[in-house]
Amino acid sequence: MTDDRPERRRDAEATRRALIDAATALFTERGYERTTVRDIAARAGFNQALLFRYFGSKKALFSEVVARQGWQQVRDTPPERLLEVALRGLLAPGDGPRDRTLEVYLRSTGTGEARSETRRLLGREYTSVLATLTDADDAELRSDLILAWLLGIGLTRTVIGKDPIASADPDDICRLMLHASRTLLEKLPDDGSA
Amino acid sequence: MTDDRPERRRDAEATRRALIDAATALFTERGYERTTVRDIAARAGFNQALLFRYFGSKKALFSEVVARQGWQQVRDTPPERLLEVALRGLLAPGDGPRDRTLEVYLRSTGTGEARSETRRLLGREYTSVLATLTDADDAELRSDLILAWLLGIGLTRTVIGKDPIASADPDDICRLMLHASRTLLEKLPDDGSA
DNA sequence: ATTATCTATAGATCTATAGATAATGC
DNA sequence: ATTATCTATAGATCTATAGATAATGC
Repeated sequence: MTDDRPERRRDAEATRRALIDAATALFTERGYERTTVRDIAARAGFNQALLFRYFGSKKALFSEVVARQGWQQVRDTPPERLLEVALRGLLAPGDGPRDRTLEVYLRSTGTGEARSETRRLLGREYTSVLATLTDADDAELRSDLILAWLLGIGLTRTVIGKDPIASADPDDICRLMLHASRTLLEKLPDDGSA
Repeated sequence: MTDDRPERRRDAEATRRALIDAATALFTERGYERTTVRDIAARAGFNQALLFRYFGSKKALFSEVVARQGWQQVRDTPPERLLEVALRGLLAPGDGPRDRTLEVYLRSTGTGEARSETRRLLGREYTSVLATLTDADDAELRSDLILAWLLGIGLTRTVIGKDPIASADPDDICRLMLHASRTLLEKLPDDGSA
């Protein structure tokens, strides 16, 4: 594959898109630090100088990637199914085109971009949707704990590759995790302690 | 602080330790990629060439750091308290010297070392101790899910810094998380589905 | 003529090594 | 004499820029 580029006209808009697509794929696979601008340009089939022409810097491109994800998954999924859909998406990568938001989230951990506002915004939407599932007064915290759990499971399975989670049947993980999550979203009986 | 080094004799062993300590601190704070050998040497108060003399390479040093952690927390804590101790340690950094194993684990995500065998071993011990808390036949998977949850919470709070987890009261997080974990460790009623 | 794309390269890293210097122990 | 430590630097990156080239649209 010397040249991935199908014969095509010079088209700034298309090139921009191609760069974003390539960047999305690579940031998702390797995270921010380990992806170089040359990798991205090569994957898109263009020269790396264009990346700077269109986005200004690597960081700016990263922000575009995160922003553009669009939260399709969050918007297109009814709240009561969101948790399962997100979890299954995280467990079975490669199952067609998916919302890989959570994976970008994961892979860019521990980098300079880790604490960026963009990344915080990225989680907020999940949390607020999940929060509609409970009427506990600390609904947001409970939802955030569930999002954290999703991230932890994705981290263990996809990034670290540690068994048993790495090779477990998605059905088993779903069953256990969803059951415990339901418990969490229920209002706790005041436990008397503390 | 031009020179942190207290007046001391030339001592290969002590220098080695100083380098490991500095590396542990920096890997924990910044992760593998964003820590340079020069940072480590400077923090230890020595020249960076010594790092290669004593450890051979940056990767080898990283492995030493991870290996040396010693799993004190796992070994010194009774199984039924391990989960809470680990969680509280993760939630309140800076509370004296602690086992920062899980933080090193987190910060080095998305790096070349992320999938290393060392890191997988690092989680195994936690998992197997937690597994003694349940008699379900998929005890290991359940325990691994709990470890994943710990990681996810640490990730959200410390690395990403996303609210509400980032600024929540550790007591609240503990109460919610421990309660749901107990549910997870209980044998599930066969739920009929699947 | 305009502008999308590429060439060439600056400048700043970073890991790692070879070999010089200087503090210790016999 | 041994060896812990440092100096100096090679060699390989990586992001970013300046300016040349070549494809498009009037």
